[in-house]
Amino acid sequence: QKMIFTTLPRPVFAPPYEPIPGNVRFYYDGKQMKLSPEAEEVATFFAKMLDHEYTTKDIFRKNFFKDWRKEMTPEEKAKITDLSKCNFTEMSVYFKAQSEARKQMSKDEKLENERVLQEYGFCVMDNHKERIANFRIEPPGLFRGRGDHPKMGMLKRRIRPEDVIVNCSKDSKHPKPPPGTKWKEVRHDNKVTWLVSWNENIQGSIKYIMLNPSSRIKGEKDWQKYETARRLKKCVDRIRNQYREDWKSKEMRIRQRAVALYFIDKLALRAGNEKEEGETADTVGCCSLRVEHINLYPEKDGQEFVVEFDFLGKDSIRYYNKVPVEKRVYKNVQLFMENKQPEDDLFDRLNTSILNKHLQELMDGLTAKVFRTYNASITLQQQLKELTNPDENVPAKILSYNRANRAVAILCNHQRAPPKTFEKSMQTLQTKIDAKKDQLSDARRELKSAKADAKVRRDEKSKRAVEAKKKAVERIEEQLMKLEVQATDREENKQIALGTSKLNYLDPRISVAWCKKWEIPVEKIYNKTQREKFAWAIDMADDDYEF
DNA sequence: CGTTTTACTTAGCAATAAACGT
DNA sequence: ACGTTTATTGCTAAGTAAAACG
Repeated sequence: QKMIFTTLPRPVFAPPYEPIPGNVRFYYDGKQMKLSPEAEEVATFFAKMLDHEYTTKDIFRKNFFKDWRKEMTPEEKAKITDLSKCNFTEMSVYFKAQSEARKQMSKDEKLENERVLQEYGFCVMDNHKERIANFRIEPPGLFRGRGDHPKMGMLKRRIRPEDVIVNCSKDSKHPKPPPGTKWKEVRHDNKVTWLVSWNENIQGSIKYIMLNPSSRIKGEKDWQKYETARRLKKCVDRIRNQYREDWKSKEMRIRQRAVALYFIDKLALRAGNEKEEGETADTVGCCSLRVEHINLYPEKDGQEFVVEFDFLGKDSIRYYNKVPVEKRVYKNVQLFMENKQPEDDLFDRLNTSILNKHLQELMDGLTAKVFRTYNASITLQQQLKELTNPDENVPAKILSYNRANRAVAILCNHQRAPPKTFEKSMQTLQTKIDAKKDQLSDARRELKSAKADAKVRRDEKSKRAVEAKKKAVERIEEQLMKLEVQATDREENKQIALGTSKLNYLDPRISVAWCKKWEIPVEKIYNKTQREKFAWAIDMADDDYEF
């Protein structure tokens, strides 16, 4: 079905551990101590993170210490019994110096990186040379879970060739394992797209090496995704009418299904699969919402029937929203919450599997996540129509584009931590704007006097001078406008990440068509990587493309 | 059929590269 | 040319959903 012929390079393994020099010491309880290489390596993982907040967290320290002790010799184990008595600062200083040094002599390293990329970064699939996304096998280190993860700090083990499964066609010559080693398995499964896999020891999940988003196989999949969303567009009215009817159903499971679907559609919530308790951070999506995540207000801030959501979603990003809903939805949620404890499931008769089976019956290929894609893309299209002003210049139009993009990011709750340097960078930008304003008033004054001069002299030379000054004023006005637009854009973007929606939710043909329609170079919207990923769309869409 | 496993997409942050101002 | 700021790329965790299993 998928792979026909593949020439696959060997995955790049993490470099072997290099012991630190003897003058970089570790202290336990104030006394210097030479660690065995195994224990030392794990210690360096911790030392490298010393500046990070992780190392102050109890769970992180506890998990790290437990796993570290496993790597110690019996003597070390007997001696090192308290993490707070460990002093890693010399190691930490050493690694900081190392990375500083690496920055300096990066000329050769850049060349070396390029060589590694050329040798290991590409494979041939279906006679096309394709870029591999992650051709380096993940190095050992300490697990950094997001949010309140019970496993943070655990030791992520080193992956050896014996852990690795290689997948390629039978007739292709598979890559040789490094000398003196063996692969775990060489597989020929052309029903899947991964090239290499291994088992990870923290969650027990499988990790894969796959192709870059620019590859044919990923591009086609991406295109299909948006085609499914466009098919939803054609029947979404029918589906909405259907779930509104189902709010009145006699059956609880149908009412729950209908209300959940309404939230997924209206608020672009994720499906919310069940998760194993205690294995991951406690986060939820729509189907896994609990009573404690919801508050109901018959009336709030002048609106009736308000549902307040407050929960941690994917990556432990908080979702907080107050939404006025139809009375019928409100009454249903009230019903679902009756006689329940805060930690009980809101939708106790529903899960993602039940919901998706229902959706499959409503439309071929329909699942909960299609609503997110559909609503994101249709919102972009609408917003672009609304916000683009034909009379404005290119930077202003791009601001409008970013605003449309931002509306989607807000809908999808794509947040980011405000950049550490945000306030400062806003300030420098403001300084620039002020300087530009001064420059502009100077230029205007000069223009005025040039005009006066020309009026008196009435010669060609002074006329040309007026023209030149006029040009200068216009140029500065444009520069000022650009800066002001930039400031607005940045301010509005403080806590919002545009990248995720741009890359994963917005049909790129909408953006390409918009660029063509308003004669905006597509490079203003998509950088090089993005243009490679969306090559199919840039190729395909005309200025009149409708999602 | 419920549970587990597998395969793939989506996600934010960190590291690195490029652009910018001096 | 250099140091600083901003944009891009890399990394890998954390989701969704379907297949496989018992």
